[in-house]
Amino acid sequence: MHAPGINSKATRSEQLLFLTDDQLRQGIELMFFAYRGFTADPDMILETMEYGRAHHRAIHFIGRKRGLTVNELLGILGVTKQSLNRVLRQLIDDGLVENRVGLRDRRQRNLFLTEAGENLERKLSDAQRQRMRAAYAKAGPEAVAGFRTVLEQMIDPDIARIVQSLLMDAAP
Amino acid sequence: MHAPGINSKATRSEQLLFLTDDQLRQGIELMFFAYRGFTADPDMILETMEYGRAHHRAIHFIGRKRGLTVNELLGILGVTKQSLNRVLRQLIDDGLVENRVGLRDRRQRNLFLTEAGENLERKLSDAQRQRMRAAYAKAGPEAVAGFRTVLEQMIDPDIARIVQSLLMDAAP
DNA sequence: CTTATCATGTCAATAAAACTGACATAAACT
DNA sequence: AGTTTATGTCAGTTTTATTGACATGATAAG
Repeated sequence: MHAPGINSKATRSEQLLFLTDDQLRQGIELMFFAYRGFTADPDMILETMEYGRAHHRAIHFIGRKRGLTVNELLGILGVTKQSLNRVLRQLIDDGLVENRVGLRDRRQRNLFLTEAGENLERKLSDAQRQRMRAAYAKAGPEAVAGFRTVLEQMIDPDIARIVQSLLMDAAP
Repeated sequence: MHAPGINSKATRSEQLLFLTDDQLRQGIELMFFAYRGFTADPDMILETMEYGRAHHRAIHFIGRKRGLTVNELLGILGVTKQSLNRVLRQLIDDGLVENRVGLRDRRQRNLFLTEAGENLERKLSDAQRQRMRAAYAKAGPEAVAGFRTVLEQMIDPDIARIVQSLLMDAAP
């Protein structure tokens, strides 16, 4: 048993920074339950179709950067190409995603959302945005800034580099 | 409250609160990638065993509240009892979790971590805590407070009630 | 006391989603 | 010409979760 505060050995700076094990555990549980809430609304929409979370993610990032190549999407999603291919095949066959031969490099396939694809993307992200919007509004701007700062620190550096290089140009 | 003050058309409350669609999208992607980082370390440990994320979650919450009943754990994890049962059976057979007949109600089974279970719990949560600790330390206390505020708002209210009623006894 | 309900556990069949490994094609690079 | 790259696909398997049915023991309600 370890009551916080009694054992004052190495905890002073930790306590100042909210780094006690108990605070960290709370953060871990918050991440777990918040992520559940975060995905709940799109999941419900997807359930009514024959799609899953993988479809949502593919649609999201194709919509995020039009003309994304398959390899780039693989890097972002961190799945095998066989898994992604099954998802992409469905989306293409269902007319939500278009697959154009690359211009510079004709081995590559550039992925685009069709109009139907954009509609589904909007439907899914609207649900997610609404929850995010409500959370942001209730928490306030300063909390939002802190939220973002902490999440940025939690991202794996390798992934962060990939994402930055791929998604950091979309400023219309 | 602040004075209404400057009358500019673009300075909506949404922008002040970081509620533009673009800001929200950034928040959504941050959640996605941060959650990946958040689970990466325990996932790697679990991979070496024959366990998955479900085992981690069960171990975590059994360690979180000793004597948790199966039904309570089902409510927290949001899975079917058959799924949980397979996980629990493994953990019990492997000597990580103990299953005691309830005292007040002998239909219930109260779940406890054995010493081996506590060791694995510590190993897994240490990995997760280290990443959380590093993120907290780099972000600073104010950011951490904001992080928590936003996440709390993102949790489904139904889940929040369940969790509060079950887990709100171990906090100072 | 008898019946209904509850908490748990299990069996069977199935489905979803991922994986590995192998192989093919076309294009680009050297 | 030979090699590597980007993509796609086939086959087989594993993991994980699902539904449905059913059993046991315990509590609650009549």
